[in-house]
Amino acid sequence: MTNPQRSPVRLKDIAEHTGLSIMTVSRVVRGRPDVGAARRRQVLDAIQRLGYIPNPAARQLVTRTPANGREERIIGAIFSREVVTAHSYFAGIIQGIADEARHWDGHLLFGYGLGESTESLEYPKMLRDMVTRWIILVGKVSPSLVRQLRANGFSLVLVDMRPPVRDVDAVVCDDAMGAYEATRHLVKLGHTKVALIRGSARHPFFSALTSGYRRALAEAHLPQQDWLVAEAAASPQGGYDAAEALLTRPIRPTAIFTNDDMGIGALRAIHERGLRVPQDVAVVGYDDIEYAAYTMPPLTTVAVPKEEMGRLAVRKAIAQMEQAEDHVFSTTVVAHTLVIRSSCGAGAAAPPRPHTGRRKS
Amino acid sequence: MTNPQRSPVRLKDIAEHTGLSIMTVSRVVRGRPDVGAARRRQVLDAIQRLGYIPNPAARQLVTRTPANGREERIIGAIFSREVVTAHSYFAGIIQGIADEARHWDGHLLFGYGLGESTESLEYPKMLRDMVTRWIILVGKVSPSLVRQLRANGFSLVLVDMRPPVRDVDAVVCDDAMGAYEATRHLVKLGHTKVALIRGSARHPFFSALTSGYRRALAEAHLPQQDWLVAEAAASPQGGYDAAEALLTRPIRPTAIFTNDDMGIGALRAIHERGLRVPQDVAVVGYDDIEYAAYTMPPLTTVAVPKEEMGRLAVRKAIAQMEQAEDHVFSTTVVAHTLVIRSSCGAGAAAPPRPHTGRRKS
DNA sequence: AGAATTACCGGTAACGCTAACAGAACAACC
DNA sequence: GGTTGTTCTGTTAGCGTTACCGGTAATTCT
Repeated sequence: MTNPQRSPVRLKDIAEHTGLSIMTVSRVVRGRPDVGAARRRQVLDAIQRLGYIPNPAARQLVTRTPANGREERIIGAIFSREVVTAHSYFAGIIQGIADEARHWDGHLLFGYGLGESTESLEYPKMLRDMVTRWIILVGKVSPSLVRQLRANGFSLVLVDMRPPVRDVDAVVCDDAMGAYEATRHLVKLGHTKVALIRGSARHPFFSALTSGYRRALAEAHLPQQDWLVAEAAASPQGGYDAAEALLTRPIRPTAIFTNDDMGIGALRAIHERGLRVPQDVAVVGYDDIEYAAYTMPPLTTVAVPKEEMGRLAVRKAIAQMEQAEDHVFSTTVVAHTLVIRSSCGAGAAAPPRPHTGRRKS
Repeated sequence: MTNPQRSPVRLKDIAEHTGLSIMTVSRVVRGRPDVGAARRRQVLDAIQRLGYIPNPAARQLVTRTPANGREERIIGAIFSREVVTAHSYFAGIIQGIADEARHWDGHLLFGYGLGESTESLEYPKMLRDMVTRWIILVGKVSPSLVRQLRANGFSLVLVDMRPPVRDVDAVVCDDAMGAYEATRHLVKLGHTKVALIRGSARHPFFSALTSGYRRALAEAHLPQQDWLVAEAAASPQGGYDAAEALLTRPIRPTAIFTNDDMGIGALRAIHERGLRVPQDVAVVGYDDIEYAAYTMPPLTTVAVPKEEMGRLAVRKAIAQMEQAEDHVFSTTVVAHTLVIRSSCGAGAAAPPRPHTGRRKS
């Protein structure tokens, strides 16, 4: 095997190879106009043949901006550990981020693994290796990390976390509010035994869902019964299991609020017990994942515009990059929407349509 | 707002601040043992107070290994444009990669955007900015790119692409074979009018599916009729649309082969026309996404262990990294599995179970 | 024609850091 | 006390690239 050493071909090599100076070559590489057409071709040829790739480290070292300033602009997106494990959540945001970045001429670097390690010289380890100043942080991280990153000159966009300092951008969604509205919807339809199926309460997302659910129940003066809250793995299988458990109890809930992932499993469990949705058990999900419109029956759910959140985050990062000095920081709360389909018993079964999402700023 | 300039505090600054030399400080930062305890504390204090973060560019420039060699190990994962748009595909692989990387003490960088741009100075744009030598390339890319990257010292793991050179690792799945088996399954059940619903044929994945489908038909001496192949957007909505079109024709297909994403839409379209699955129309999917076991009826599908592919890729990258010199390159073909549930009309409706996947090497 | 531009190209000095060596300081041996 | 070690600390010389300035040569202007 050839010794896999990083690019042995340098500017100097192709300079010698063409008999030109390093500077000329450098200019060609950077696409500067002030090089004669003949030599430009010559240099380009040599680059092609020798397979030259610029050394980013050297470049960055001298131009202190990560990469070229105009052409090579990079935004880093870092996901906290929790987020990575939450399937649909992750997928939606990443999709939005990738999508928005596609229509942009810079680069996107997905980093991963901002965990709970809070060693003083340890935790920005990941970030030290980033080649950019602009970072989109997805998920909940410690406020002190945010502060430290700011102190070190990183420009931040927080997704799904309220900003602990003023000079960062943020995109958040009020999940507790969404859960509240979903639950209230069920209550208004006359349900008094509304169950909640959720993943681990330690996950901030599910704890938000729980508090919204609780608030709706409290407001309607309904008793908060522990057996109505089932916790399981945040997956269809988990939803299936939790629903099974719920439905074999002496008193059955007449409605279930959960997220779409788990709801899909719950739907199947209900179906298998010979019960009908929504007549016997109403179901309302949360997320409005793509498949929610195609379940049987189509799932009523709370649409959270995750894609839009990702998109917004990228736009904010770009804005920070372009406007530099006079950028005005802001926090955008995207709006959830209760998408009423048939699984809740209200409204008619509409033909399937793609999930939507609106935002307010 | 404070001018967000990247860390202006250098080794030199804290050297001056402590009255020590740059080298001593550098040694402390790198955790070298050969520094007196007193000065070490002194330096650590100053680092803490001034908030010093090492400049990775400068570091990399001199130690030519990307980052620290031992501690800061990074694997880059780059997804081609096509892959990013193929929803479930992307999700599965990314999940596997992230998952495997979690149990590893290095870092993972997700890059994105290796497109069709083949400008001589353009296409390794993304890679130039990578901070690592170890790259997992997901999706089909040009063989010359692979060669060029090798020439520049990158260590590669290809996912979903046969290696054009010998000194790279690869993890592939024979999609055409999977499609062949799925189609053959339907043919063996007696279907003679088997339709294919697919996304754009220009996508290598769907073209593989098509060729497998064709081969199964040819082998059974069934006519290849153009109207049996419907193309639409690679989403539930697209599957719904395509199925609609197929079912309104004078002669209806009695079976449909497609991927899970589109199949979920097709299921709904069939249901809405008052037809039953599998009695009137049998459906077989491809992918075995998580939701496939929870459709009504549960979807028969070809399980492709995407997670496992991602996991394997990471393991190979790590192997390359650890074994360095004497690493033996290999190509692993993961096995698909025909998961028979109820939508095809064979076998009974089993209780839902998580998707599985085995591999062979 | 001479001056003033405009193209083009090359030299030099960093950028912030570390490898390698060379010193200082300090102990311990004969 | 000199000599050998041993531990610590400083000096020098780059890493590959670009900013900055200074030059030619070719063009244009007055």
